Amino acid sequence: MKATYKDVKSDILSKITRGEWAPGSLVPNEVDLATTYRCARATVNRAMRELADEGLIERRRKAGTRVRMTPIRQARFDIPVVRAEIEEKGAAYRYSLVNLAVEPAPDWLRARLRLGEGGEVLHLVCMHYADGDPYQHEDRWINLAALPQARTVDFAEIGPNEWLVATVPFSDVEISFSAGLADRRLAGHLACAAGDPVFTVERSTWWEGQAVTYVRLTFRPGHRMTTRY
Amino acid sequence: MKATYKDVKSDILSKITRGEWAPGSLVPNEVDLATTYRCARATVNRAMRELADEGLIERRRKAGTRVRMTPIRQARFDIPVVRAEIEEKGAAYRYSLVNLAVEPAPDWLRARLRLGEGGEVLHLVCMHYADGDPYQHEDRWINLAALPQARTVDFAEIGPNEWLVATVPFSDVEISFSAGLADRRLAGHLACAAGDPVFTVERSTWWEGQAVTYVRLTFRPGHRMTTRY
DNA sequence: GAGTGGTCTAGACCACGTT
DNA sequence: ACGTGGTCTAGACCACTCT
Repeated sequence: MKATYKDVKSDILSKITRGEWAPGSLVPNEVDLATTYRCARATVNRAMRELADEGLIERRRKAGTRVRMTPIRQARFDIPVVRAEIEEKGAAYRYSLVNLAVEPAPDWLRARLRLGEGGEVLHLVCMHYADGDPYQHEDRWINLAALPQARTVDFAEIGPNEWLVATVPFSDVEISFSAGLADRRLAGHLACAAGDPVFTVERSTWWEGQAVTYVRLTFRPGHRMTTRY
Repeated sequence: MKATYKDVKSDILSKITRGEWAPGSLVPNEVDLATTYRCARATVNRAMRELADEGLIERRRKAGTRVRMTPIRQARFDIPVVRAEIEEKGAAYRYSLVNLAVEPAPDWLRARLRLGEGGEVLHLVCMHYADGDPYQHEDRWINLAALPQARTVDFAEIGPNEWLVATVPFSDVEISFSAGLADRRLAGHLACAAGDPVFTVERSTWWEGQAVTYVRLTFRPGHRMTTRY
């Protein structure tokens, strides 16, 4: 019988995980594998390409395909819009604008976003609640040079996140996770104690080389970001 | 001139990010797109399949392809072996075993790994250094019912992580990130102050339904996990 | 029932990198 | 120079699911 690309992929995967094909060893070429599995080369190609995408094998023209020495395992996290994240848990979402100001871009932000001198930014502070409990604190800066229309939006009504995803395209994103401490102000918003450890996500966004926005999201203490693979 | 799948993909991507194809709207079917781009349907298919994998569009047979309402943006993190992570930064890697013990599996671990009653586990505490500075603290439990041979390994010589990736296959992994506080013991290992916020990664691993290992990795304060897309 | 995506095929040409 | 993977083609059949 003929093999599908999934057959081929899972067979090769098992050869690797069972150790039949050791780390660093050379895998037969596509033509040979196609003969072995009695399928077209394109079928083998797809299986191998996916395994390469997943970091299990390494492919180079002419040199052939090898099992990776240390398989690079990758975790994929969905980065949802807060509202969707909360509603998916079956909780009621509430948004509140805490503060809004137009300011000159501070130095650290200019460095983060690779901005030039002297632009203005819109600085927003918001809170997101799940069933009335503080869920996430949002500290956001929007580059007004790139998005002048942000001046006229009523951010008491719509969250900056939702406004941005609906109106602004983006091409480059840098995201990073870290651990921080809740200071007194943050503790007040998140209904926790000052000095509590908080999970922080920072995201910078560009569109065609121009900085769009930087946001720091802080979750209530105890938050976990989980995924499976 | 004929379009490659990359041409098609980036053209469609730009139609979406520029808003020409609005969220929720129906995308032309593959046959039509193939005509438009003067290429084979398989070429369009590959472009669309990758966009679907990346969470920008949603495809269903008969119903067609739609632009996702809220594009699910995904961040992919490489989960490297510590040694590789450190050496890639150009730093010298050093490993040290702090403690090793065979214990009955505590309740919280049995819950985590969905283990039955009364098994024994190997509990290891290790440190990983970069250029002599504390980099990561590793608290690991290995299920001896699944891996009896772990009793005989000399973990003073080889880190449990490296031993495991070299000898044990795994099929299911659950990984989660969170923020925690350094207690006094951890602070001693990481050369930081007790009460410092620390970034924590937890990973549970199974192979064919059987629990293999659970590990809690704690990084020195200030650690960031970053990615781009 | 019919329209859409999912996959496979056999062949072809090309791009790249090792030798 | 040549062997490998990367991609494209034109056609085919199948699987799903909406109406």
